[in-house]
Amino acid sequence: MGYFEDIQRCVRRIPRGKTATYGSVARAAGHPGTARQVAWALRDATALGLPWQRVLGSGGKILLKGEPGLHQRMLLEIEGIPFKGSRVDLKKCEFHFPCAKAGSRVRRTLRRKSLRGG
DNA sequence: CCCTTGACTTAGA
DNA sequence: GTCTAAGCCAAGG
Repeated sequence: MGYFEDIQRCVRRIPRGKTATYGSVARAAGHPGTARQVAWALRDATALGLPWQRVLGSGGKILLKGEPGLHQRMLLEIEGIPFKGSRVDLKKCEFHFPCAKAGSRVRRTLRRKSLRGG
């Protein structure tokens, strides 16, 4: 399992209407302290179909500069994420990753059950 | 191997 | 609110 795959898997889990930070994605992917590399992994995000726009800098700020930054903001607003000035209110819109350490296998089992049972 | 580059983060002023 | 400095770390030359 490669580094980029770990990052991309986590970004993919961020639901519509929620956001995460570079740092939190790095931690959730099992690579704490590699926030800058998360941005690296997102360079090919569009090609991979990842919701890259939901990843923000610390404090809910868009770090992507210029035109791309405006594009990101637009995409987020379309998803219904409100902006307070130039930043997102993480109190309301931050996605908290479930801790994968505590039994990812169990979670798969539960999901299968819920599909069967309703 | 050394050095530079970044869509980072935190702490201080 | 802004700005700077230092720490951080994978990728690429």
